[in-house]
Amino acid sequence: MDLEAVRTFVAVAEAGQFQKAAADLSITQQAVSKRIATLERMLGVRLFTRAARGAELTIDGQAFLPHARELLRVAERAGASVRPGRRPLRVDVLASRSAQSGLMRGFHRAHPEIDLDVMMLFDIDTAVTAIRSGAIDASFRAVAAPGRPLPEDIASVRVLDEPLQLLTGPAHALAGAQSVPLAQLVGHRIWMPGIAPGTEWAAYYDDLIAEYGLTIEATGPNFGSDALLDTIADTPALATFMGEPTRLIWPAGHGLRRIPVTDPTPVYPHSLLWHRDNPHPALATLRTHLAATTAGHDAAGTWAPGWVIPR
Amino acid sequence: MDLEAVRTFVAVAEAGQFQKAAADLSITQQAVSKRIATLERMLGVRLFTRAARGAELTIDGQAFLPHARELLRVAERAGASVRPGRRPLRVDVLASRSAQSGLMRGFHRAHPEIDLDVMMLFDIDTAVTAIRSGAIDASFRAVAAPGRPLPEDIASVRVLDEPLQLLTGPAHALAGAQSVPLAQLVGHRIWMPGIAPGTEWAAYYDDLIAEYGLTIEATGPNFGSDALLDTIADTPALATFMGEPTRLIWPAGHGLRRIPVTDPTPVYPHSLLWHRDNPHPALATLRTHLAATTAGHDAAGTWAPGWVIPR
DNA sequence: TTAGTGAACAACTGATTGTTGTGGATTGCT
DNA sequence: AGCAATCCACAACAATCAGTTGTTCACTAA
Repeated sequence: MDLEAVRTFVAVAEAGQFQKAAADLSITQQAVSKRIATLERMLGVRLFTRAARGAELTIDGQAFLPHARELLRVAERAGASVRPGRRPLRVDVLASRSAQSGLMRGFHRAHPEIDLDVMMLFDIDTAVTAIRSGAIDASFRAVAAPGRPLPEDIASVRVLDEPLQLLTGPAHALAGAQSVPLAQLVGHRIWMPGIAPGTEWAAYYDDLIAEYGLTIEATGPNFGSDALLDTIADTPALATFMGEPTRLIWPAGHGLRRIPVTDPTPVYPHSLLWHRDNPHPALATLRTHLAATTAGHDAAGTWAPGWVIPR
Repeated sequence: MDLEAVRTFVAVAEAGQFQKAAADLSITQQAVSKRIATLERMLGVRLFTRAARGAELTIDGQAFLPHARELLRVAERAGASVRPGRRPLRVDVLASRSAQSGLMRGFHRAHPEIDLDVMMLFDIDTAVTAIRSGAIDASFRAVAAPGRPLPEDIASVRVLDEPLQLLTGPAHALAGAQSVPLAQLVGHRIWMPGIAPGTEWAAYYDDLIAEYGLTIEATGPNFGSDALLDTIADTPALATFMGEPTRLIWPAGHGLRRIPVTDPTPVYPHSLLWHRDNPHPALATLRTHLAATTAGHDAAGTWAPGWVIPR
């Protein structure tokens, strides 16, 4: 299917005749006739009834018209997504982390007129490089690793501390607990698939392991949250951490348990990073929105790695 | 923007290298290289970083990928909308009538897996012809005009009686009324723009005029409901009829009043029409859905033209 | 009947797209 | 280091396509 032909189809539908559409598109009437004929041959249906005083949409044409318009709209947005000058705001979020997606959903609800592209880069180094080069506009990350401070031209603000909860199957030893002190998790196997080594996310769990002597298996391929939940549900010896405001599709009948962790509650610190000189107008809107909606949290009784930026 | 190029882009992104993508698409690697180069030139950005062991998406490529996928999805749906064999269910609704759109929205919510194309044909004759030819699958209409019964092969069932309410501006003589007897509307100007003469909708109001002596101006161009509401709000001498379950975007600050009409309440009878031999599987689903959700209404105190099919 | 309007067909031409052939760059093995 | 393997880009050529001009056909209105 040729987009030029689709554009021509819409032009003819709006003009009501081939000649006017041809003038609108600055081509000859014969070219329009050919394009429509080719499109009709490709679709296998007649789109217009040709009359002496113009062309009228057939029923098939009427049904096709909104789809054609949508197609042109999507093509326009696709092109705009990489237009160097005024492209949508590009925000990098942490893969599989729903808290950040929730923040972006909230921003989109509050500002539906702002075009967004949500991306998932590999780690904070990639993100910082992309921010400095202007390839992306902002990134949600936990910053910064020890001995590697953020460059001067990168600004950041801590926007959300996400409390981690323990997720277990019904047969797990801790399944019945109302809450679990962090120290009591020693000796239990905690499985966090899909965390790539070398990322700041992995560093977070490394610190948690070092400080509390937990057993966290942060390796192994990630087959998606469905597979993760399936395995957790069926394996009494396994548990996993999950952010509190997770909005996963909760599979029914699995008997999964979410157990708050206390003394202290480990929280994952999300910060927004951006380039000080980034001129994208929507970036200021995003920062304002986040400042307004993410109220201060109570830091008492929580744990975060010592290397993250303070609040 | 060439859809073949976009398809190629997605193939390369999935394959991770040009050669494999070329094999998948049954073209040569050189052709893939050319298509990607052309697409990159058109977009003005580099989409892949070429390495010795394959091609990797740039950040721009990552941002473009979901748009490209969406574009192909929409193109597929556009083509499917006119595919003679298994196209989406085509349902004709009455223009500017929200009750029917509401029914279809409910159906779509209940069966999101069913592809729908909602259309607006001119009048019931057009609809019946389209149903008999198989061009559409169903139509919401008020049937049938006197002396012109439905053909034998068209089935119909009355699905909804939509009570009409009076809509006035704040300065209208009836603006303060809690309800208005139909007879009391005699002498007031009622404006219904956009009703094409010759349609069964026009026949409905013709009957209402004839029976109760109302003054209904059913002619004039329709500039959309926004313009209609603006005019109604600003013109004390004008009112209009509007279906009760209307879900218009209600303009704030207009002071519009909705006044129930009584003794009797005019109701617009919506029926579903379809061809007895139509094999579309979704048609049966729609009929079942409508039968289940549109409960019987109380006919007492209501008025409908004598020529509509009984309930 | 006769303009006048609007779309389709035919012939031609330049541009595009695919192919084959080949070269350059990187990686991994010996 | 040397060499083969892998992978992408460039060049030249062939086939196809899309657009143009010129013309015909169908219908409508005067």
